[in-house]
Amino acid sequence: MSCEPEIAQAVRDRGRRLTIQRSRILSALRHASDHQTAEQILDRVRDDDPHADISLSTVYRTLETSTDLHLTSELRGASGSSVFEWNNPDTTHHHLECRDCGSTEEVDLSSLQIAEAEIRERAGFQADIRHLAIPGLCADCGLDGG
Amino acid sequence: MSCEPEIAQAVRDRGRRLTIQRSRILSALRHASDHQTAEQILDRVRDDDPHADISLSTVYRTLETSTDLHLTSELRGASGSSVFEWNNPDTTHHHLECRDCGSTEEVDLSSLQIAEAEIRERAGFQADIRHLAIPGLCADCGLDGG
DNA sequence: AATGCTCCTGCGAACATTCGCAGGAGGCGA
DNA sequence: TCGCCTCCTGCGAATGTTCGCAGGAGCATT
Repeated sequence: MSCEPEIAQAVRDRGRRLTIQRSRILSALRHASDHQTAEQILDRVRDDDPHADISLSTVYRTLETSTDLHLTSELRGASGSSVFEWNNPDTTHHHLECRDCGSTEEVDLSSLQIAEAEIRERAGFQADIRHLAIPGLCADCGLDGG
Repeated sequence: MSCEPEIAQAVRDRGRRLTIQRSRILSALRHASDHQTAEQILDRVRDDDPHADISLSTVYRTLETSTDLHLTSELRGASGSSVFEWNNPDTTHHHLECRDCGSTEEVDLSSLQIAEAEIRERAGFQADIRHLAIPGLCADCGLDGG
């Protein structure tokens, strides 16, 4: 895939080794249209190249590493398994997760940047509020008096 | 314990049945000074009454139910297991979780209420931002250039 | 107090994720 | 290009959490 050199660069720039597994895993997530579970990512890797046999542990470890490096984000929602997504540096967004119907929608919230500033000022803590899973009730479920 | 009638009332008011298990589990959490894992809560229940044998599944289910009823909160931090705490209606607070050293501290953030309003306005979503686990770097780890 | 409709519990299995270990491969320096 | 140090991977087991089922108990009604 055409963006593999870019991924390779990003991994090496951050002082990590580029392995074929990392390249495939990150490439698969990068080309996914939305967030994916670890299992889904592994399926995509296998679709891309049926010979590639990568273990699920490696998928998890790669995603942990790349989340530390800010290449990807992990969202541990209320709904069972974690999902991962590629970080597009230009667009930060937050995930609204309906506790009734389980649907999620995305919003870009400027007020959370105020919160980041407030946190830094009050606690000296560098908050990383780029992707946050926010629980609540979506418009539909809120009407039903959930 | 003296607050058991209050817990009983709270559970029944919300249309749920009061069982001895729920009473003990919620009472144990209520009297804990800070947040507890499911296992810790079970230990407390057993300390209170060695005859009480409650299964861990029931602890999880009770906490899920009581979180739905807003009696308790669940925090799924980055660090392995979930922790639970009793909701004191007067004090909302948020948890800052250091991704380096794993420490957590609590802050009360007024700016998150602005975020709640922004979310309702923009997406019609009733966000429930009373207890949020916010990742980042604490003051100590931030200095080290983490 | 007895009845019955549900919801709730305990058990064990299933699931998602992390960990420990031994072997393999990336990439720096020569 | 070769060697070496270290990091990374695969495997399987351990951990934390949820699920399905069959039996038990709360509580509304009589």
